Amino acid sequence: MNSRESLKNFILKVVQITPKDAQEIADAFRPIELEEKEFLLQENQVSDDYLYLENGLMRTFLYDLEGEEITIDFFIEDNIVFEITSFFNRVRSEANIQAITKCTGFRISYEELNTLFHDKPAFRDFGRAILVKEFIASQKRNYGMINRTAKERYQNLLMTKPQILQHSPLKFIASYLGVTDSTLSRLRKNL
Amino acid sequence: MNSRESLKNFILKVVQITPKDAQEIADAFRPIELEEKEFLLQENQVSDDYLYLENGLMRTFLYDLEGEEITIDFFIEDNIVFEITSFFNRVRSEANIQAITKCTGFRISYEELNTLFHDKPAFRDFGRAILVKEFIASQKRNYGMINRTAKERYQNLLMTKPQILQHSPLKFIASYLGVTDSTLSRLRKNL
DNA sequence: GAATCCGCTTGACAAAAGGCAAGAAAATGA
DNA sequence: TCATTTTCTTGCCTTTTGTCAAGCGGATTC
Repeated sequence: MNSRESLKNFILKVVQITPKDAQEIADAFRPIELEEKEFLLQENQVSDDYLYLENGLMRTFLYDLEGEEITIDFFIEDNIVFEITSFFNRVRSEANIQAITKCTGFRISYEELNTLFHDKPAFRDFGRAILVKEFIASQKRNYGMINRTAKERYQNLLMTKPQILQHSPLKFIASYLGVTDSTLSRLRKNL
Repeated sequence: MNSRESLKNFILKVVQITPKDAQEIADAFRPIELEEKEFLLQENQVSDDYLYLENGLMRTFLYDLEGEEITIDFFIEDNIVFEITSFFNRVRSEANIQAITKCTGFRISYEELNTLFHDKPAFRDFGRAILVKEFIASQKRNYGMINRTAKERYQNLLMTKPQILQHSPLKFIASYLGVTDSTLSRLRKNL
């Protein structure tokens, strides 16, 4: 079995496209591996990775005014991972992207992405669909954060991304949920 | 002065493009007016409006599990307004978009947008830039909501969209900030 | 002009979440 | 293995926010 099968299937899930085109797009990606705690992107770099995460768990985080790490989002397998602002606008990133566990996947650069956009019109639809998908996820998260208690937010996270519980330290989850370590620890107790 | 001057300038701000192209794109949009409280989109409709808001204030909202209106976002003048999910994925909208004040602007349909994407490659970049811009705004909002108190969130909203204070009833703002009317009323008092 | 409705404010109390510090448990490393 | 560091839990008390109910003033309506 072709090692890019997972990526090909992901593409076919996202846009209507011929399997041949999907395969050719997938073939343009190159394998990448990240060790636990390795960075895909560090702040002040210009991101040049558009990554399909085949296996593993990642997070994106930044530092707040007090210098504390704030986890902004978790990425689980079978998703596209990249820092939209830095990647598309070619500006220095304010955020970091880090592997929580060992990760494997396939990546292309900004230049390669644009070449693909040009050569494969269907890939443009893919790119747009990913943007729309991520945007919707962000909006849903907004909504979920505002109108729920910390306990409900925690339960919701466990429903949607149960992998996190196994592999992520409590403090990443706490800052993602916008509560202190203590509060999250107490929430866990009442389950 | 051409009545679409504002839209043309908006396009020129967003992407590098010739003024001639920007003008031709702007000319493809058609004027639209909305009275106070009129809806641009109601839930269960498939959105067909990609709107440049030239003047006025709008909001998008939905109903929570208790049937209460939750304001998801405010739109101020000189911005693109549309419901991404419904518009791009051609599915029924869960959200409503409503004019808070009288609004004027220019709109195109989904079909017209795709024709423009085809005829004017530079407009594709515009479309993508708008998506990226909105996505970033959504992420920023996420971040701002999580790690700030209600008071800080309120102050931040007033800094970024002061128009809202003048025209929006308190309850819209309260649900946007994720607090009760009472709490927002008390916050206001302490300023 | 009295009755009604709506938007907003306020008070009294309850619940949710945070701050801080101490300590237990787990991971790391020599 | 033992020592050290990091991660997580817990207790005590404070702050923030919510709930519920009452009240106020302006607009609308009959």
